[in-house]
Amino acid sequence: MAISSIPRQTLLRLPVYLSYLKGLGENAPANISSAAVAEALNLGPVQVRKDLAYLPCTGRPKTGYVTAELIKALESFLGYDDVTNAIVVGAGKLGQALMGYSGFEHYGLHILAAFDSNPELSNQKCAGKPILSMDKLPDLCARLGVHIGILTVPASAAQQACDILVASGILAIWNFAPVRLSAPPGVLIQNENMASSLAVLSRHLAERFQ
Amino acid sequence: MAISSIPRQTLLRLPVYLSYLKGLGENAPANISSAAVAEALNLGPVQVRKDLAYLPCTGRPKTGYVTAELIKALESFLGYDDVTNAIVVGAGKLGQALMGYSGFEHYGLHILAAFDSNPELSNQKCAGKPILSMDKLPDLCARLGVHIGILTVPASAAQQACDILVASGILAIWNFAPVRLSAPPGVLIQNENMASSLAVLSRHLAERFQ
DNA sequence: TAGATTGTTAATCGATTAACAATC
DNA sequence: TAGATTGTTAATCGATTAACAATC
Repeated sequence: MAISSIPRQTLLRLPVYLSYLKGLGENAPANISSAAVAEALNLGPVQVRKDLAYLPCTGRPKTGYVTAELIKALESFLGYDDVTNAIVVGAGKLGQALMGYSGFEHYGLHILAAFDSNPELSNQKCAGKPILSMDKLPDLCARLGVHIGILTVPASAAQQACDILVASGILAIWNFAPVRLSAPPGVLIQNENMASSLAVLSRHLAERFQ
Repeated sequence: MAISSIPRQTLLRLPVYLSYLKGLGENAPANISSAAVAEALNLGPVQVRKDLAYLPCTGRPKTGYVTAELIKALESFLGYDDVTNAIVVGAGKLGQALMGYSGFEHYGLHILAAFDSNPELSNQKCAGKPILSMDKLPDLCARLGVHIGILTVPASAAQQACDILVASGILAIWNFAPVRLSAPPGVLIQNENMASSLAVLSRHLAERFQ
């Protein structure tokens, strides 16, 4: 398969560019240079240009990029245009927080429902979305063609939940549980590793105080 | 300043090793080889050895590392031993989810309180911890020597909140708001960029379906 | 035209991996 | 001893940065 491969680091930065540009709001200039974006985000201008070169949106010498075009191109590339359905597995505090986070809608991610093995939670609602029992998961995913699963169960339940997701046709799992999951090759596991972030913070303090 | 510098990538992996080793629980063998750890975490054995070489804990040919020693060394290096106080700024859903997440205590992070500018929230409690009004922030941080701030306010309020944190002596900010913050050199900003993670997921699906 | 800014090629840097001697 | 596994040096890989020609 000859897939247009974009470097991982670039992919991680594209949403940052988009968020910055959108954040300019009313004050946004019609044109913006790589230097201006770089300055604001504390990056190198060449890096910005190289990243943006992956988009079907080219800058012009002397004027830079057309801001509106750039935003469109980023949104389209990142798939914010068309809505992707997702489900949450584990309706604890974190799961509920993510369900209630309206920001995802701007990213084209629509959370349909949550699933939880705790019978006290199921058939309740959260942020206007149903919390269902786990045995309803496979059918719902199949019927609605859901391919993204957000995993917010405790570490001990994560692998089992992952297996259920995979068996239900999920192709990408956003894993908030602090465990390494194993899944077949075609399934992407994106770990949101809070402990790793925390390590960076903690180390910084340790170094400050020797 | 001649600070023992550990590569960022290594630092990010150390908590992953720790979490894996602790996850072995009862079944943990007395000794464990870099190859075994690598296999489980889908890494290279040399990478594991190089990472572990930053710890004051050396392996032995033929037997590997003493599991218990390794866990101790990781915990100590990552500062899980001694408790660090932190505060949450922004007591919305995400802020409350983080306050209620008991996992942080295992990482040596103790959340003392949250602060919110919404008067309806302040003087309430969440997860047994007080939610206070923003004007109480500087004093509390100074009195209790708090150096870590967890920022979970909306994007539009983030820079202002960041400024208050910096002025109150905070040295490391864990930023969940989707904005690039500016802070003086000595202050570390660790961005938890959900949009970037989402981009990876979304791209994976886009490639699967052409 | 002169100057600013792009896009690209080459050089540098940092991190990963391969090779291998040391050693238990 | 022979074999497994470490720790380290050298080679490779990928990403960032520097240099610069193209161009509006």
